[in-house]
Amino acid sequence: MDAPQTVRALSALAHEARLAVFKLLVEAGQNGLPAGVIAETLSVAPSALTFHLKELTHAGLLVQRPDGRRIHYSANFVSMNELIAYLTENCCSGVACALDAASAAECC
Amino acid sequence: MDAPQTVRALSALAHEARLAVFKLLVEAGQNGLPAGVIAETLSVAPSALTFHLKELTHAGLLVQRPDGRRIHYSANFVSMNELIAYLTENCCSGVACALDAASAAECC
DNA sequence: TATATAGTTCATCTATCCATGAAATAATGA
DNA sequence: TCATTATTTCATGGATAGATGAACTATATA
Repeated sequence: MDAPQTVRALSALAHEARLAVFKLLVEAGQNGLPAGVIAETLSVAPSALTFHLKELTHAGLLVQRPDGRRIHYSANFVSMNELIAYLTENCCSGVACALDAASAAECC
Repeated sequence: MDAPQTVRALSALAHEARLAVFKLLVEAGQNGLPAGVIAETLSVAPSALTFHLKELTHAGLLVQRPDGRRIHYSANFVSMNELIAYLTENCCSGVACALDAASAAECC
């Protein structure tokens, strides 16, 4: 992942509602959730949600899949990992690699 | 790190110039660099750089240290690791844990 | 003290973000 | 076909981001 793409992904996540959307969809797993469920769960107006979903999708962090008259959104784990990898590389030149490795190991 | 603080950090990094500043300061290590060197290296106007440095500092990603009439800025590795940890936790509920662990291990 | 240097602050202006609500589109079910 | 549901699109307006250049503060040096 290059710097401009990283900035796009960071910008997409740099909003309370969008970060919550992404987190929810990560928890939801590969199947994702229809827009309506996301809107209701997070108490976001449908129109506003569409705006935020588009931001995340354009940044490559979400993928959408039509299902009848619903649209399922799900997290793109590959993109998220590329983002984390970019940040990790930019961070590990310094002193705190041990911390980072520990948190990653604990998590997985 | 909680969600609002994560959003602050993401917002601070979600700008081409600021991401470049942070990357440069990570490479510079604990000592950091004076503002003037950062401005010259990245070709950013002094006034604009002050604006961006303030954004990063307020988000807790940089610390400043006066040195004569210069001000040294350096990366706050702890904050960056907390950010990465938050994203990693939000990402590892899914499928891609192996990838992430691998990149962290390779990096450190 | 006078001057140069390093950074910051301030005012201004433009562009973009984001929320809101009404209208449009598309798919389902009676 | 008609009505309902799910989602998007569009127009509007307020708030904020960010670039720019001039002025200011503080430190170092002649």
